[in-house]
Amino acid sequence: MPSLDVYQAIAHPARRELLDALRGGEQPVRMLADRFDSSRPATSQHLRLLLDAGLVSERRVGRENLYRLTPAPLAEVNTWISTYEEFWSNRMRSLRDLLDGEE
Amino acid sequence: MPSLDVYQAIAHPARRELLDALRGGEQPVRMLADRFDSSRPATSQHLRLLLDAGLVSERRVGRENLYRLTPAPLAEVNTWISTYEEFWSNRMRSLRDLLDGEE
DNA sequence: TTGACACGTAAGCAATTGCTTACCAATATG
DNA sequence: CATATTGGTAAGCAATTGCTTACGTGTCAA
Repeated sequence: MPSLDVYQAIAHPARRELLDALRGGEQPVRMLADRFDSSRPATSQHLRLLLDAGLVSERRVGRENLYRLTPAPLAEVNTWISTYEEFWSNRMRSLRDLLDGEE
Repeated sequence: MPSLDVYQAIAHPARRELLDALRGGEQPVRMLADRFDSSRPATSQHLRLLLDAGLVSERRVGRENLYRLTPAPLAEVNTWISTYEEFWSNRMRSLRDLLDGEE
């Protein structure tokens, strides 16, 4: 459903920080921009990308636009990464190296 | 230690596919390029990025350059994503919505 | 030694990214 | 009402990305 790739969305550090900030609850653009002393348009554009990726939702309240975390799409990344879990376990890596016959 | 951001490295679908392919064991560039019918230089450049991110290692054998999966840096992504796990659980999301007072 | 193969990498180039400045609409405040 | 606040978004522009073509190096095979 999201029109933008999740991997692309979380590739930029600023967008990961935005997601982290939204864990404290929904916040207006102004507050987010001030927190990272980033400009408002830049913040707004990052939020637009996150919206396209389905990672946040927006809710208009008066003249403020409140953004809220909707991290469900992160599950896809989690699923993909999980398939590598066996690889970064030390015991599995040692075994694998042994089977591959590398010193 | 890696000179390139892991999030950046996995942002491109071709690079994720390369990692997936390397789960079957180390492989030379040619074989990887043929599998995705991508050009050899393009593949080589993607592998270079993965190398910079510490996600693969290379080993010269004769005239072939064998690339091997070293997915340890993925653990960083996994750690970050894990902190959102509570959010995409249905029960947690329902509770959170209730506490936030949304419909 | 000669030719083919495997690979890295530079150069060139179109497309994308990410910022800024500037402008507009909508809402709150006096 | 007039003015300030909040925010989206277009336009412009430098930097980056991702491909291709072209070239050089090292290795195997005849």
